[in-house]
Amino acid sequence: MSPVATQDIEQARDAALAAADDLFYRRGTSAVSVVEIRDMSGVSLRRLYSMFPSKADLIGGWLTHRHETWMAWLETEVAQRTADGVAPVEAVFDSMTEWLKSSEFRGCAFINTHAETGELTAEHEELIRAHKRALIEFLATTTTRPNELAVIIDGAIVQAAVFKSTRPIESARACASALFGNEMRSAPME
Amino acid sequence: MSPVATQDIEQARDAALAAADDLFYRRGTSAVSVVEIRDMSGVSLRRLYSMFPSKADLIGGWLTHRHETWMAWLETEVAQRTADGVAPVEAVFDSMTEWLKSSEFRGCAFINTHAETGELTAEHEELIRAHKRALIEFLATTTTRPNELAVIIDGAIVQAAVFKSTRPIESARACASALFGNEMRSAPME
DNA sequence: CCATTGTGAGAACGATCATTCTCACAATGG
DNA sequence: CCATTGTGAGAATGATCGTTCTCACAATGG
Repeated sequence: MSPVATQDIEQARDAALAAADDLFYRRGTSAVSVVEIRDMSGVSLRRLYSMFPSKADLIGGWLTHRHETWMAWLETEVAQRTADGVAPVEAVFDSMTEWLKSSEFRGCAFINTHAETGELTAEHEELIRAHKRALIEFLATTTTRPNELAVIIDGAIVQAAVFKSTRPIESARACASALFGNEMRSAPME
Repeated sequence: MSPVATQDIEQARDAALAAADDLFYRRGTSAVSVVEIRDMSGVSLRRLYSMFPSKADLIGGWLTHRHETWMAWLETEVAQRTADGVAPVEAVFDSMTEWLKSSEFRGCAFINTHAETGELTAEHEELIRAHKRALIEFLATTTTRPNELAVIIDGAIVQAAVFKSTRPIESARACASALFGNEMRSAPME
C-alpha cells in the first residue's frame, strides 16, 4: 500500500513537535510561521500538513505535548525532593525556582498562548484550562489548599517572566509560608 | 500656518486610543490591524500615522494610556472603600473582584501584551514592567507586603481569565488572609 | 480670486503567511 | 521492467498587513 518512508512517521512527528516547542514557546504561536517550523525540524510542508491539517492543529499538538512533558518534569522533580525528605510544598517551590532560573524560561506556555487571542480556538482554550486543572489536581495529591497554591504559583511565574527575576518566587514562597505554616517546615510525615 | 482641523487633534488622539483600547485588549495587539482601528475610530490612516509613526508606537501609546486609566480607576475604587471603613487589603480585593466580574474582562492587558513576543519592543517591555512596578508601589502606600500581594493578585487575574471564573480571586483572598491576619479584618486604624 | 497647505479616502506597494499544487523521483508490487 | 503511489522541494495562490502614495478638496493668507 504505502510503505515508503512510512516507518519514520513517528520521528517526523517528534521532530515537528520539538521545533514547535522551541519556536512557539520562545516567540509565541502567532509570530512563528509554519515554514520556520519546517526549516528547523526538517519535516517537509507536505508531511507537516498531513500530520497536522492546519496550523491550529499543530498548535494543539504542541500544547498537548508540552502539557505531558511539563507535568512529567514537575512530578519527577517533586518526587525526588520529597524522597529526600523535603516537605511537598517546599519541593514544589524548589522545582519552580529551578525552572524560573533556566535561561530559556519565558513564562508559562499556556498562559502565554491564552493571551494570544488571535488564533485561540475553543479547542486550544480547553487544552489550556485542562493544563491548569491538572496542575491543581497534582498539587492536591501532595498538599492541602491546592487552589491557593496554584494562584500563588501562577502569579510568581508571570512576574518572573515580566521582571526577568527570581525574586517573585521568593515573595510567592513567603505567601505559601503564611498559608501553610509548619506544613512547609517539616518532612512529610515521618 | 496650519489651522485646518488642527483643533481636533486631541479628539482624534482620544478616539484612536479608545478604539485601540477596545480592540487591542479584546483581541490582542497582533490580531488587530491598523485599518481596523481606523474603521472603529474614524481617524484616517494618514492622521493615525502622523500621531503614531508606526503600529509599535500606537501600541506604546495604548499601553501608556491604559496604565494611566487603570491605575486611576484602582486608586479611586480603593480610596472610596477605605473611606467607608474597609481595610485597605480588603478594599483592593473588592475592587479586583468587581473588575474580574465585568463582562469585558480579559485578563491584564500588560501581562497579555507581554505574552505576545512577536512585536514586543524594548520600549513595550519597559512600559509593562513600569506598570507592574507602579502597582506594587501603590500597594505599598496602603498595605504591608506589597510584593507578596502583587504576586497573589497577578495569579488571580491570570486564573480568572483562563477559567472565566471569579473563584480564583477567592483563593487569592484566602492567601491574603493568611498573609495579613487581622490587618485585613478591621478598619485601617480607628 | 489664487496659491498654498493640511487633509481624508482609499489605492498601491512590498512583505509575509497559511495552504495547496506541480513536478520529478524513489520505492514498491506484479 | 513498468505502473503506481507516497514523497520532498519549493513554486504558486490568495489573503492580510503595515506603510506610503495619489488625488481631489477645503480652508486659509494674500
